[in-house]
Amino acid sequence: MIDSLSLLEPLGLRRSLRHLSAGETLFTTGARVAELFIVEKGRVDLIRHMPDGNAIRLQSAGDGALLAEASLFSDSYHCDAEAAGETALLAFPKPEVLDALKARPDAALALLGHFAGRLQALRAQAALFGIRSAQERVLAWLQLQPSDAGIIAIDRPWKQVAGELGLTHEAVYRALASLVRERMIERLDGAVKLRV
Amino acid sequence: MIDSLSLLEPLGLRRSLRHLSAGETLFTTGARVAELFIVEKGRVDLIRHMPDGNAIRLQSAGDGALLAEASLFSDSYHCDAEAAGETALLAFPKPEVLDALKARPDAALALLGHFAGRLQALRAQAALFGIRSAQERVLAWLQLQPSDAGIIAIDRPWKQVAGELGLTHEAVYRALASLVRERMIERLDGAVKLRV
DNA sequence: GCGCGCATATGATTTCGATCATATCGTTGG
DNA sequence: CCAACGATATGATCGAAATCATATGCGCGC
Repeated sequence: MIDSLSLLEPLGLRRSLRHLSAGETLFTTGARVAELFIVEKGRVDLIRHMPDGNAIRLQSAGDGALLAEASLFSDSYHCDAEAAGETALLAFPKPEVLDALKARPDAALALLGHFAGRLQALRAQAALFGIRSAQERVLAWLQLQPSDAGIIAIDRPWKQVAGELGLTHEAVYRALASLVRERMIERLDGAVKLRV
Repeated sequence: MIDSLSLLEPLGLRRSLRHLSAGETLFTTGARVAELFIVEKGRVDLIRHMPDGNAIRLQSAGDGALLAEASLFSDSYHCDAEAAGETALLAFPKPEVLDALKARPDAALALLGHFAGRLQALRAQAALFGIRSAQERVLAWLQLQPSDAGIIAIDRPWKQVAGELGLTHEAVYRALASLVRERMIERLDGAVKLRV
């Protein structure tokens, strides 16, 4: 869990609770940014609607995630936010957050570190998506996962992993099967062992 | 140009110059992080070498870009940095940067804003990569570009754009041709006009 | 001027992942 | 217990992008 809350909590700011049901909108493009949101429980999707009618999902913010970090430095939103299900949010008044960060350099540094980590993770993900072959993509992903002596625990269904990888679940199963055939990996119960 | 320099300059830090030729290495995985680098002129690629011998490019830092932001908060590097050509770098001592940011909350905030912008851009790029169809991907990319009354100036070869889009240049040319056929765009000299 | 490299552009063929279909297994709930 | 559902798994087919091939135009150096 990405615990952004621990970064803002020490600031001792006023906070309000917000609750959204599936499909409800938190803000829309162009709206003034008055608050900074953290997803406490649930999921909020950030959607950008393109002029041609299509839409792309910029961020899918789950438990503990900071919503639209860039909004802290922008007057208005550049995308829409929509709850993907029952969602509880924490809202902090933006001006107070900025003032507090100015007054507390340690907190600003901590947040900076958090942003840096997110950047690193996103860069890794982008690099992964640049790999064309399903097999190599899955292998690269496995190699990036935290491993214990070559053993990588897989705690969620492959179907979900497939989504993160930008592949269909069929493609992932096939890639795994090929990797086993080629002796690149071994499959254990709820885990994968790398042989590279 | 991503001018990260203007964020560190006001701190009045000691700086040193570094020069690399094509293929030269700035740092390698595991090395201690002693300095923070900004690319003054040229390009540095951040490469992560996978255990199986493959390599993925995490970041391609061009003029004015901050190199491996996350290194500011890490003791050692998690990737290799290699110059893609003749490259001039500015190096700032990491501890001094951190101290200065602690002492100057405005500078920390400014850097935070920069990181937030980078996050936003990366999110947009990642979302783009999620679009399968070459045609829609190119269209979405065009719609994200800064435009002046629907006119988008293209200042670099399509070949390079293709790389950013994760497509081959042939696919991009074909997508552009289709979009013109379907009257979604018009092609001007060194520019594209959106008709959506 | 001429040759060379590069961007642009498009045709032909191949490859590989998406899609559709199907089957098994394990869990969960009535 | 058994029906229902979801995860796992694999086969068949299709389509779209990669790859390979080729051609033109443009700028640049000799």
